[in-house]
Amino acid sequence: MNPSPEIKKNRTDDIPTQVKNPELVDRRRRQIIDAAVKLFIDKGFHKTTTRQIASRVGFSIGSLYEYVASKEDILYLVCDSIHSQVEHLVADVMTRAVAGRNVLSEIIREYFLVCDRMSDVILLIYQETRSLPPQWQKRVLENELRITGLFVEVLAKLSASGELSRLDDRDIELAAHNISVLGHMWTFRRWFFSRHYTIDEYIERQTDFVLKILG
Amino acid sequence: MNPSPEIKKNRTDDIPTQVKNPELVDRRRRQIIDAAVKLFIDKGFHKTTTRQIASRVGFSIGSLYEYVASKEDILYLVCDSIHSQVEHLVADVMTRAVAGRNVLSEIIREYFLVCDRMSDVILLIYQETRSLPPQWQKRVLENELRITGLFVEVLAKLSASGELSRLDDRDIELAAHNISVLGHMWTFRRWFFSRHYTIDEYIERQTDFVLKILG
DNA sequence: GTTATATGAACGAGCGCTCAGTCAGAGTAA
DNA sequence: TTACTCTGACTGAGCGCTCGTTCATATAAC
Repeated sequence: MNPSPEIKKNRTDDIPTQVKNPELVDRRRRQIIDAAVKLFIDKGFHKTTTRQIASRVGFSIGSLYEYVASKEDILYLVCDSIHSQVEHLVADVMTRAVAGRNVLSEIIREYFLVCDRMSDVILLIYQETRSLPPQWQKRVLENELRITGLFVEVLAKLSASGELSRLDDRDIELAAHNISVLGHMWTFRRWFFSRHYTIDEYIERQTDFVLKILG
Repeated sequence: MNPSPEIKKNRTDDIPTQVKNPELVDRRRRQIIDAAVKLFIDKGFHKTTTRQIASRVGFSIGSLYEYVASKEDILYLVCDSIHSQVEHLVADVMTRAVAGRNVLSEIIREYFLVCDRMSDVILLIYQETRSLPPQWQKRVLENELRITGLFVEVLAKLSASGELSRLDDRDIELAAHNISVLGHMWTFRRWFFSRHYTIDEYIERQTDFVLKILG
């Protein structure tokens, strides 16, 4: 009868709106995401107001709500956008690296550099994912998992072809998670690391560690 | 002349209060911390209200503010309390372990078990530290660093005594951070790991990895 | 009576979100 | 070209409400 006790909010996908031009909608949403990312990094999700987002984009709150269903929805769009950026960058790294020799250390290096460039937004995801409603939270976590999956694939391939020592699937999976997270570690301990290590030294030493395990 | 442009809030240490009995104050603060931890884990800092904290403790908001200067202050007390718990547990682990053989894997095992037991609050720190005013934020991060420092000490000792391969200081420091964070990784990817690994399998495989690096 | 502790109504700033209204410009007909 | 209509993107005052914080008052202890 009553389908669920907790249907409350729409996602952006089905906002009831008067706006008709779909290209405009896309452009506006990108603007909103870009503005929101900056503000969320600066002040956090909860201390950022919808009015601030709107005024940073350059229009009114009324208009903001033509393109977006709720404040939480903006956070979801932001997280999603970040993950798809990271995923593309990582996928890029990998297609470029399989050509070269010393594939693994090349991938690690490039991935850590991505983490370095994206450290603000990676931090954002760690800190604000929990502010999402549970269903969307899950989607965000799955995105994270998909990125780790890219590492799993590469490691499996290298291990199968003998370029790495043979490892069982579970060790490969775990190693993939470790690489992912050691990249993140640079971002959330940046306040410490960046005062004691250059990113290059960090990469070099961590790569040596990983190669001792997998090489 | 004016000491700082940004003095805004008192810390609990100097709350202007009529309360005189210091033991009562301590007891009440512990109650507040305990109640707050549970609520923050459940709903997050921002969605928890001061009234909820007070009523969970079992007294009124008015009383809450007799023992605590602000809501942010409660968060600081919570973070501090968590870190000192973890630090004590880790220090314990270490004094117990130096007796046994295979010291390092023993320490890792016990530390990871601590992370497993404390995963809720470890997560809390990752997510809510940024909600603190910058000065207190810094203190919390330093606490984190102190715990990592415990690992540095142990590794340095083992390396010097030849029980581990010789490593330079910076490799030791980095390895200490890695161990810390791989413990945390279990907590913030728990939603995934706990469905695919038991904590024991996780410990075993990660320990093997670490020993390949340091053994 | 005096001092220590507890109460909770009241305050008011600030928030997410709505909706009646505005207006530039595209469309249309003469 | 002119006059009129219609559309849809945009506006922002304001609603309803929540929440952190305060303080006049009540109660308890001695």
